[in-house]
Amino acid sequence: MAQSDTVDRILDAAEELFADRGFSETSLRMITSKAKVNLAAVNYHFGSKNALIHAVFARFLTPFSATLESAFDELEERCEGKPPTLNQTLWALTESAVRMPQRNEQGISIFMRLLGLAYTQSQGHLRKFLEQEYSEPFGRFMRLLKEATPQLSSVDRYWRIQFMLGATAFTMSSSDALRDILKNKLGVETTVQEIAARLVPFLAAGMQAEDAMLIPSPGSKVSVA
Amino acid sequence: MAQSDTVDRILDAAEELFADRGFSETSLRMITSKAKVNLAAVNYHFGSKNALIHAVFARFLTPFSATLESAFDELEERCEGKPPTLNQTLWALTESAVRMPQRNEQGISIFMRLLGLAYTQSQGHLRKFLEQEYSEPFGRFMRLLKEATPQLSSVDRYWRIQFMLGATAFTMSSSDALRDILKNKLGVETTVQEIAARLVPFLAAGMQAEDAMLIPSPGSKVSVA
DNA sequence: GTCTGTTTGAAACATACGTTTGAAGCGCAG
DNA sequence: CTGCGCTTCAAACGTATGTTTCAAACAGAC
Repeated sequence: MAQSDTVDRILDAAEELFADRGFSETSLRMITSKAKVNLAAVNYHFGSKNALIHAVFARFLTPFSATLESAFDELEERCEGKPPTLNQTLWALTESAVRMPQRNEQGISIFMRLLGLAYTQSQGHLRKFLEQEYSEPFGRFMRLLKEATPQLSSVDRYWRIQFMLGATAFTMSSSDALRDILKNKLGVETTVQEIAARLVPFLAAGMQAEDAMLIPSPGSKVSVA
Repeated sequence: MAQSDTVDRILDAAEELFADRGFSETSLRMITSKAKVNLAAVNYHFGSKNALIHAVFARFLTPFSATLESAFDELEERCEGKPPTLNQTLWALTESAVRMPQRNEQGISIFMRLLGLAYTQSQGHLRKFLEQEYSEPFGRFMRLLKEATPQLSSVDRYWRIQFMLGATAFTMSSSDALRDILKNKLGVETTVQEIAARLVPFLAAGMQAEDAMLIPSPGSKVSVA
């Protein structure tokens, strides 16, 4: 258990610290001291800090994309040729995330926060890595979204997908902080599953909104029921 | 124009670089070389890097919060005691942002991205600064949202506000890149105002969604019409 | 036991960072 | 012209970072 132990301890520590503080704000010395391994172990086993970041993502993203593929397979089979609905597609994604085998109880939380950071922090190498490693499930999700919203123009759909992405990535990337605020303010505890359960209806409703499409001109008083 | 020139050049450069790369990823040397001023000028005029970050926010947030206050005043006066609707409240915010006097044409874009970063990056000092400097307009907006959505529980409303924030900050922060993609893919040009015009209906619909609130349990097959 | 390839360890490396220093430059009142 | 704030400048400071080095420790095969 010599190598695997060190490698896993580094990955565990890095995952948690990255999720807590972001990538640039986490040093290798923090990681190695939390993992109780030698500083040089990171560069020995992974090659560089960036490669470690990639490894952290790959460790949960690879099994997740497999889970997601089979969830989409099952969904499409169940629909027998008809395109899955928007809600079904969104739930397939959410359930795949929630059902993933967890290393610990806050696995999803960390997972989501890392995904949010991947979009939010400007780490060019990370985005490139994710795009070329996981383009397939991502593209498939986009295809399903398109088939589920035939009433939308390409342009509307494009922007609304961005809105969904933003709401999700942003919320998840700060979900711990938000949960804390909520706990202090209203005394309510919240799980990631509950956040997801609130997020999906929000996204679906926004995605299918009647398009008011009123461009406000200066001086006009806009009021939409 | 000796001092003000240097100060403004630093603020301009810092604003743009922060929006592009985040706070930790932007060094004072990048800022000062872009601004064509001496490295020590930052610490001379602002005191520290953190204080510079605060100044960047204060420069646009102070006039914006004034604009917003008067927009809310006008709105509430127009409603004569009845609480403004959700759409009215959202449009008041959007119009205030769009109508702000801009330093350059992508002013709003940068503005939004910085706000997103303020939430996303774990910069404790920044959050503290914003909370104690701009609690008033923020609290007022929250109050209006609450009055416009009396059907929502506090917890639901809290999360949906986060979703709105995320969709907005994320989209606006990368709206330049997104506009480019859209132009190349579909050959369509888009203005920030049009994005806002698409965003507001999306947000309003999500905010007022029927709450399906189904927490998926393992093994269950969830499908919502 | 000895050899071999792999993994760990302590230390140093080069570089980049935010900040500080002290001298030089500048504009302007006296 | 002189003297006095304010501002700029080049240089250095101390610290922290990612990475490299090379010897020591280790495990398994023969």
